[in-house]
Amino acid sequence: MTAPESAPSNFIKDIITEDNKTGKYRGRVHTRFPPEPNGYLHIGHAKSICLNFGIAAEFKGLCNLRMDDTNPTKEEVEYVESIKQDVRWVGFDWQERMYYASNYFERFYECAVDLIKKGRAYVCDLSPDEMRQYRGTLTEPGKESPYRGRSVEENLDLFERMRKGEFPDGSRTLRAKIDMTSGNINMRDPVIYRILHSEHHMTGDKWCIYPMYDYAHCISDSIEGITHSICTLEFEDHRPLYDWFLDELGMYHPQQIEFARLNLTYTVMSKRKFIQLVEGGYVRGWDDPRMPTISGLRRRGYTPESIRNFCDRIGVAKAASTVDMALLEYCIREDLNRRAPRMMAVLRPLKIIITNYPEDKVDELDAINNPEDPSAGTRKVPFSRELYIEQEDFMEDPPKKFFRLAPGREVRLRYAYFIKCVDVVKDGAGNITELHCTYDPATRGGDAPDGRKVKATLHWVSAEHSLAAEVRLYDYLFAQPNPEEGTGDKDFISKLNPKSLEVLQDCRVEPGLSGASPGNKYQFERLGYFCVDQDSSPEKLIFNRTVTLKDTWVKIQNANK
RNA sequence: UGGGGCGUCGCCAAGCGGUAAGGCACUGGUCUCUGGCUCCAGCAUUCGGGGGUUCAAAUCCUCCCGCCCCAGCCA
Repeated sequence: MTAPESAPSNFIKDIITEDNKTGKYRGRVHTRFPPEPNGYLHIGHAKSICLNFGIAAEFKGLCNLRMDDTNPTKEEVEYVESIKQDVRWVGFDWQERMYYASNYFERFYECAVDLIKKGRAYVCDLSPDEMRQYRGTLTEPGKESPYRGRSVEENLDLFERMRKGEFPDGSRTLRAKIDMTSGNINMRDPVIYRILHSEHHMTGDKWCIYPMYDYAHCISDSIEGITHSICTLEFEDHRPLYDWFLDELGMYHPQQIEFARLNLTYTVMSKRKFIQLVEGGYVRGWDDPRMPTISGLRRRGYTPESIRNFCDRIGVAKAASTVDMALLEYCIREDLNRRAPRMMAVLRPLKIIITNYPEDKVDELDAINNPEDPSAGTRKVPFSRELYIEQEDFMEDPPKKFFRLAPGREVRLRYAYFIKCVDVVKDGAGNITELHCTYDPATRGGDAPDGRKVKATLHWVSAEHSLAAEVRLYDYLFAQPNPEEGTGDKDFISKLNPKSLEVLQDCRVEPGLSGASPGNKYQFERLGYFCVDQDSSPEKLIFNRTVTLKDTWVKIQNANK
């Protein structure tokens, strides 16, 4: 388990502290993270993972990983594996406590028989449509099913035959006998078991009846000795049912506690919407670096540390909230600033000829790998007569606050020399094709002996020595802060950011990046944090931009618009 | 119109009757061989609104307003 870098307190921890004080669970703290293996985990799950595993660690308790696999029609082994990988990657260890709700199927069945014997459950023959009608509405009470009065013997017989596969899908259900007039619709004789002749990823064709979430979840928690069953707000209405089952069954009773799920600006956070994005071809897959999935964030260059830190910072409460994406970005910048080695890369190259520099001379200059970390050391960077700088670092007719290169102006090339632009070369169409500059040999290393100052330092690469690379620039997936607001089912698609991905093919990076392998993270000086994509190869380097550096210059430009 | 929740700074979020923490964002400034980082300063006389209780209320009572969730044999 990762060292519990103690997160701030919250109402859930307060409850646990209080329970420990009163001895409610004899000081025991046991949580669980219970995903349904029907999709990939996202940053919202990370919040839950950090909460559950974090609490267990902090209170010296345990946290189980449990697959909530009670619906064979939606769940697949592929997801089980990705979930395990993601939880591990985020930084937590369930040790030997990997569980499956499907492991408890026999136990669930026995409990159901018990409920029937206690007159608390019955087999109902209502069709799905009829059941909906009998259920009533939010404002009108429901009506009791005509099958509600069946004898215990008949229910026992019918339920056993349901298990044996004597009835077709949807023909019958096992229901809890509670209260059809309850204001809480979950209490209006909820279905406990449904018939599903479907192959289960764990139990194969052993079963053709499967338990419902409300029924299976509380019993699973009880079996595992969970003390605090933490879930999201929408299950608040289900808590009475959770309690009802356990009380009727006379089983050990964990406490369900609900908290608000995470929402983030400029993205969506539901499995259903992810599927639409993937299947609609709007993103390249579940692990597209623009996706808020754990796998997407990982590929984007986010670190587990940054995500855990983010989860600690957002807090845990009951108010529906949408966290500013800027906070997530802050967390990854903070982490990478500390750890990422610096490199120079030119995304949109503009050629520069140093006219007073010898044609075949190559100089090796010392560059600092990470100013935040002296132990990262230094490296050599080749300098020659022909270089590339960033197109946006030169302006022929610079506005007031533009400090970078311009005709006649002197700037510093990082770790190299002061250069002065003496000529602008253009093609027939008037496009700038290259710049002629002169350098001052006395400024080698980047400082002028005469104390002369420049207002800007530019990053650069040697034309001859630099490596070609593809760089993928990512921006927010959506153009609006809240793409989920509004009604229409497909509305959010229209809010996609057309500029969420820009692929640059002709980038040049310094030679030190030749051995970079997938997952490696760097700061490209003055540009942002980048990581090597899994598609990258020694022949073709591919980088993903994780996040830009904060940029005061773009702010100034935007302010002047 | 039923049931369950929630409303404290642009976004999160502490606070639990004693006179509004913190973070992000933002704005200035400092520093700087990254217009990055660091550092400093500013940023709610006010807690959805109205009444009430109290020497004292974001915290207690009351009424009102607003927002979220629930009518799957999904989780």
